[in-house]
Amino acid sequence: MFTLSEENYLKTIYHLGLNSEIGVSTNEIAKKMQTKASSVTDMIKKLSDKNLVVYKKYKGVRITDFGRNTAANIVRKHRLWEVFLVEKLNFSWDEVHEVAEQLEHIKSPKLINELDALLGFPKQDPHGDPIPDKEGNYYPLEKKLLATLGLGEKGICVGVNDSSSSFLQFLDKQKIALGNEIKVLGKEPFDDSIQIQIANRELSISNKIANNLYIKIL
Amino acid sequence: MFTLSEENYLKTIYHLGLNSEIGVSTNEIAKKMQTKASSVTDMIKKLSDKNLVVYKKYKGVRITDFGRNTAANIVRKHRLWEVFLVEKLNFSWDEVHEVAEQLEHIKSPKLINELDALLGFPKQDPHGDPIPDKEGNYYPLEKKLLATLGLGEKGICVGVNDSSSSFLQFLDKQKIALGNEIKVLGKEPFDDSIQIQIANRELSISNKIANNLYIKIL
DNA sequence: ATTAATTTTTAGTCTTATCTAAAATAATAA
DNA sequence: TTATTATTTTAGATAAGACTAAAAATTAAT
Ligand SMILES: [Mn+2]
Ligand SMILES: [Mn+2]
Ligand SMILES: [Mn+2]
Ligand SMILES: [Mn+2]
Repeated sequence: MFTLSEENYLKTIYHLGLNSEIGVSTNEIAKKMQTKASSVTDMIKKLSDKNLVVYKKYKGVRITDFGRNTAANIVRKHRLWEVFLVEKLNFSWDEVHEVAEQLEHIKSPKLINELDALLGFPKQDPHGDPIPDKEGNYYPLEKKLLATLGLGEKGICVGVNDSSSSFLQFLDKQKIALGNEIKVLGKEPFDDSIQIQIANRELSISNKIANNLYIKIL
Repeated sequence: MFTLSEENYLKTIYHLGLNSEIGVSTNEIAKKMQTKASSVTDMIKKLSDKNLVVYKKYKGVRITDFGRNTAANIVRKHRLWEVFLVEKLNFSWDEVHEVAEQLEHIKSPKLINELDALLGFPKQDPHGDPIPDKEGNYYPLEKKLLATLGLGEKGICVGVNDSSSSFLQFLDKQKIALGNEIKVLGKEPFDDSIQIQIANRELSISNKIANNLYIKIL
C-alpha cells in the first residue's frame, strides 16, 4: 500500500494539521521529521499523486479525507500497541513510543482488531491520547493544561502534552500519574510555579511542568 | 543494525545451510527469495562486509557464528510472534506466517523477552518448529516423517514440514492436529498412501501428506 | 581434453529516498 | 514600491536494492 516513509510523512502532516485551518508548511514538516525541506517537497509530490494530500506549490499541504483516514489508522495502531506494551508486557509509559513507531507500520487488519479486543477496546493510550476507532473517529475528552487552572480548582490528571521520556520519568519520580486528583492550592506570580495537592501530598511544580500536564475539570 | 533486506537474506541463508556441510549456492538463495542471482551476489557482498557470512566467489556462501546468532534471533522472534498470534489473538496456524514475517524485524530486546514471558516461554511454534532461546540455542525434538513409519508404529503428531496455508487448512479439514496420536494401520504399495488411525477415526492419506507430517515415535 | 551447458559474477540501468547548492517565489522591511 | 530576507522548489548527486544482458568461471558431457 504505502511505504514506511510515506506513512511517516503522512502521520506528521496529520498531526501538524490537526488544529489549523491553513496548510502545513514544508519547513514545519522538515523540522518535525528532522529532514531537509527539499526532501519534504519530493515526498509531498508522491503523497499528492496518491491522493493523500492536496498540494499547491509554495502554499503548503493539506490532508485529504482519504489521507486523514489513513493517518488515523496508523495513529490507532501506534496507540493500541502502546497500550499493549504497558498493559501486557510491563513497559513503562516512557519506553513505549519508540517501539510503537516500529509496530504502527505492521500491515494486518485482523491483528489490530484482535489486539483491540484483547486490550478491552481502550479509548486512551498510556499518555492519555485518544485512540481512533476503525473508521478513524475518536472523541477527545475535555481537558485543560494545569497551568490554566485557577486557584482552588480541582481536576483529574488525564494526559500529557510533552511525552518525552525525561518528562514522563520526572512525573514518575514525583508520583504524578494519570488518574490522580489534583487541586490548585496556590499560584506564584514571580515564576508562575503552582502549588498543588495530589494524593494527600503537597507539591510545588514549575510552569514548564504545568504547561505539559492535562487536567479534566471536576 | 541490519536492514530489512539484509535480515531476510540472512535468514534464508541460515535455513538453507542448516543441514549441509558445504556452502549455500547463489541460485538456491535466489530461488527461495524469488529474486535474481545477480541481486543475491550483490547482497552476499554486503553480508560478507558485515561479517555475517563468508563469501568466496563461485563457491557459495557460509554463515559465520555471528551470522548464525543473528539469524537465530530473527527466527526466535518470528516463532514467538506466531505463538502470540495463535494463543492470544485467535489466529489460526495457517494465518500467522505472513504477519510474523513483518513482526520478526521489530527491534526491541525487551519486547521479545517480555513476549516470551507472557507466552510462558514456549519451546515450539504453532507448526511444531523449535524456538531458539536468547543465545540462539534450541533443542530440536526427535521426529520422523509419517511416510517413514513402519506398519503398526505409533506416534504423536508434532510438526509439519510444509507450512503453506493450503496444507495446514487441509489438516484442519481432516481434523489432524499437533498432539494427536497416530497409528499406521496399513501401507499401500501402489500409490504409497497410508492408512492411519487418528483419534478413533480411520483415514487414508496420500504420500504427499505423509511426507509433510512429523511424528514423534512413542 | 575439448566442447557444451549451467552457474555465477560483472556492468550498466532503474526506482526510492535522501542530500547540497542554486534558483525561484513569497513575505517583510525600508 | 523596491530591496532584503526567508521559504520553497528545482537540479543534480548519492546510496540501497533490484533488474537485464553480457562476460566469466565452473561443471557436465562427448
Ligand atoms: Mn507515542
Ligand atoms: Mn512511524
Ligand atoms: Mn512462519
Ligand atoms: Mn522476513
